[in-house]
Amino acid sequence: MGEHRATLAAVAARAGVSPSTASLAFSGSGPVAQSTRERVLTAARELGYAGPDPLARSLRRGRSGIVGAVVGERLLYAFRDPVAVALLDGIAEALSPSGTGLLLLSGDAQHGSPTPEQVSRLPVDAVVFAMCGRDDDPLLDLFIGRGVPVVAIDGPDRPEVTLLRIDDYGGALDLAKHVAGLGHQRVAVAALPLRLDGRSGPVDDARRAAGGFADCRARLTATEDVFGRVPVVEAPSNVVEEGERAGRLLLSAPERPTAIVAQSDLLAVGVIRAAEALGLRVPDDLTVVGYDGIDTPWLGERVLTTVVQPMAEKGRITGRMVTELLAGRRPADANLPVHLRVGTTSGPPPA
Amino acid sequence: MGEHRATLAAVAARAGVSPSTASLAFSGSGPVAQSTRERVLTAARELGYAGPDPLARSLRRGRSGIVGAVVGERLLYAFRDPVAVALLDGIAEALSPSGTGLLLLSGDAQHGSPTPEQVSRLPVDAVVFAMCGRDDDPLLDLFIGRGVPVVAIDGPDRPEVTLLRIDDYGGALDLAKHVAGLGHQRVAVAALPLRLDGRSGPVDDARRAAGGFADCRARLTATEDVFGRVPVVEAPSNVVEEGERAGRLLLSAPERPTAIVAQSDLLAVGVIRAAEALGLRVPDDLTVVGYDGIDTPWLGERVLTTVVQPMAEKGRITGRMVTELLAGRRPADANLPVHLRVGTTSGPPPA
DNA sequence: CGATTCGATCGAATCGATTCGACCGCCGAA
DNA sequence: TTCGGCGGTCGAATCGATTCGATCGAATCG
Repeated sequence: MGEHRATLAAVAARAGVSPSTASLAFSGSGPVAQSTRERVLTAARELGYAGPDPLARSLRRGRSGIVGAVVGERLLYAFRDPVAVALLDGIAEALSPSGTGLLLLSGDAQHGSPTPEQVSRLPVDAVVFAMCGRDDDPLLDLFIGRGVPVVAIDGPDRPEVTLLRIDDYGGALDLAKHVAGLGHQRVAVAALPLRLDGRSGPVDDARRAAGGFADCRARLTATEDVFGRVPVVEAPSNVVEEGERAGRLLLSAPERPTAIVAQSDLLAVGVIRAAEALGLRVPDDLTVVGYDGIDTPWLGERVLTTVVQPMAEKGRITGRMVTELLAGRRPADANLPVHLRVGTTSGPPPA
Repeated sequence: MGEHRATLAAVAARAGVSPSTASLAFSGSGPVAQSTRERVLTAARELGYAGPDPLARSLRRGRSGIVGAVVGERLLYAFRDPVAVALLDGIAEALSPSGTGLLLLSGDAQHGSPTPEQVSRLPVDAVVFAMCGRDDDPLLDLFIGRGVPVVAIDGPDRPEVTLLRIDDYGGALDLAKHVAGLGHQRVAVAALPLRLDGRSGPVDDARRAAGGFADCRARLTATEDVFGRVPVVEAPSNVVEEGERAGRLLLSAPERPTAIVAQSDLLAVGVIRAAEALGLRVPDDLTVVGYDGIDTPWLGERVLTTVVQPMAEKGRITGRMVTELLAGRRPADANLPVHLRVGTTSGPPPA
């Protein structure tokens, strides 16, 4: 371990050629005589040289071959979210052919976590903001300041970033109209986190006014454009358990809602659980709708009424956008359509 | 975009100091007069310089600040596996304080994927083989050849790698004894993939002899040390659906087993589904046991009989091992204990 | 047979920062 | 008064490869 690793120069010396020739022999770019190449390769083997140092290579080429993906506060939460997983998978898939790696960056967080400055010092060729769409994310400023190309998914809207959106408002509007069309009037919302500060529970005016994730806000606006002001309970993270807690809270209100609009499928599953724990049947006693269109194995035969968004494609398109940016081109922003899927968890309100 | 980004040298020139002083002003190591530092920082702001180039910094320091995590064939599969997710989360958590990033490397795969050579050219300071424990993984050779420190979880056993294991054999043995103690004699196994080649179905002698993942083999050996040779059906990946397929296959055998030992909890859930689809009740008509000890929300009130392994801790210990290796020390291999958890999915065989 | 290419190889500059050793005042201690 | 030490700054070497332009011999062509 102590001994220094062989360098290209050492290999070249041993093979009796210049470093430049040795480099060509390895990279394959440029003409090298068959015999020379073999001599170099032999020398390399003898010295235990495994190829050019990635660090030096990166510096010279100006690329590290790594793309960063900013995923919320903690990996665990990101991985529990099927939407995020599908996204990351799509990105990785699109990036794979070029040998580009995906680096997970956990965003702004609390104790023990790296500071945004530390994070922005990692050698990435581009960054994807996968799921933390606050316009004022400090990481965003740092990367933009560094001149690192940024793609944002449903995320911070800035002139410098390439944006990929889904039609959050439109989807939520279709959904709300569907629920309204069934005859519901007392509706409540189980909301995604407005920001990652761990807060949960009823959303008051101050909280509403305080900004937050774009997707969450767009969906809420659409719902209230149909039903007017409705009670909203915010979940601190997008997991089933928090949906259940939010559901319990909403269902214990004096005027129980006849329909609950959950802002994600995971929350919807939680709400359904909460309802069943209270002895309510879905959809007979309570209509529950979600958002995203993920697989919901928890629901058995039932099919969740929800808005389906093209998750995997979102990831792939993101990957392609990154590829474009790395090639020095600036792709246009994109806006993907969503569609309403009417399942078996929505029905008319009880008589 | 086209214009070159400012360099530290440019900043230094503008501030009227030498590059070395400017460097010290940024890194904070070494004494710099307050006034000088401010002059440098001002010059930097004026030139839009956001701090030292990570690539150059990496080369000089000999570190990229990135640790690679090799996760099976495709990200999607890794993320669907709660064990893997808990692991990665633990690793990230342990690595976080030092600002080290986690780079996902999808292992040896098929079309479109990067070649192992490409992958091994990424600038990583260390690599964790999180879940693909084949001794002959080509990536492993490449990284070892490069002198990159490697930590393997339940993985390839090589003198160069630091190993973190759980007591796979012991746990599986306890489990098998439990099942045997209940009186079962006709037992079958739903196995994890022996290798990532997409094969599935009954495991024949050739396949048994062909090596494969260490954890899978150890668990199988323990089971057969108790019950003798048993029928084995291999799942091509560790997901519920494949467990269900394997379950259907095992349960359609002429001599139906009274107990099925699944090599993971996800597979066990699938087997239970298959059983219920056939009208069998668990555990009255069929005993099903798993491995891992993950949360199984799919099972409702039931508790899976399984072997619980300390997943999150595994991740954290891995992270600490990596930290040690980066500090130039060589930590000792570790072997974590597991324990049997008797739930409600195992019982005596039907009369 | 001389001019022109083309293939193979080499030299040297470059990527952008870090860091070791040297240097220079200046202050306090002997 | 002089020397040791320290805060502050600078020069220059270094990290390890890539790449552009130049060179040189041999083969091709007119």
